[in-house]
Amino acid sequence: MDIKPTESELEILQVIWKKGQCSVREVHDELTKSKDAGYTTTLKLMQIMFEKGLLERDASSKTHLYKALITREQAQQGALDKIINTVFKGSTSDLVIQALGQHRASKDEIDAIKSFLDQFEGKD
Amino acid sequence: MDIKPTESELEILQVIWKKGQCSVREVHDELTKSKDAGYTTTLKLMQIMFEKGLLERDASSKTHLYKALITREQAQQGALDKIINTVFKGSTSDLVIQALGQHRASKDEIDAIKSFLDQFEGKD
DNA sequence: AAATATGTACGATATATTTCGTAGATCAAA
DNA sequence: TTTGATCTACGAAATATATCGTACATATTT
Repeated sequence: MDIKPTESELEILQVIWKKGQCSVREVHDELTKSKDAGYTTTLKLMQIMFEKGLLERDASSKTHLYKALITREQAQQGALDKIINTVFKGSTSDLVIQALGQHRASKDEIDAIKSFLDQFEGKD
Repeated sequence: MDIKPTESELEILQVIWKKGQCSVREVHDELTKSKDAGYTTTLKLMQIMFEKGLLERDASSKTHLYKALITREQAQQGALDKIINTVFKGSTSDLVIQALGQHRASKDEIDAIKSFLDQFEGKD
């Protein structure tokens, strides 16, 4: 199963992940805060996502309600796998270091990552 | 300047980053180890990349030689920025943790990341 | 009930990306 | 110098993705 949402599909998924369950109108209103697009464009995209199995929908009332069938974690992993292979020569630690290098992490973030790493250390 | 190589363009860039300077033939031979495509497809893509300013070329001899005008680090940062915003809610540490969680890192990798983190620790 | 607002369905078009065929130039070998 | 290999240029088609208009159904308001 190789799911790879497109750019627009990810924008829509973001809204649905945040809100849980959405009508097209809700998603569209959210999207148009930052972008602009016609209502039927959003509708059509969501219909296609439904056909692809990226979304499920409850069509029992006039206004259909959509839920995500892919979790944010799955999408995250897919996105990571892709860029690790295309730009990071397959090296996860290169990715981690590049990510941390750019971003000025707070002490809390650093500590979170360190203690996360400690879990592994014991495994050897 | 917002450079965003496409999927195919990244495959080509990978080869050029590795080899430094390449003819179309070299890139194509490398690509067809894993993929299959016609020679003119690779040629056309590289011509387009040249027009876009992703590659430069030396056309002084019959066989043109191409170099990358975007570094691997720039592409890495672009790819990271994109997925951090589209799937990681803007959180770099979420990305790092997800990346490390999936990938069974070696002790060396873990140590490399830890000492990298130590650099920051002193900054507070 | 008529008018208005809001919704879905869906074909058509627009745009971006990828793939390929053909033509013609240049070079090397027979 | 003819043949064959290798190259670039470039238009055209195939695919993938995104956008929109129109038709029609269903609510809601007047």
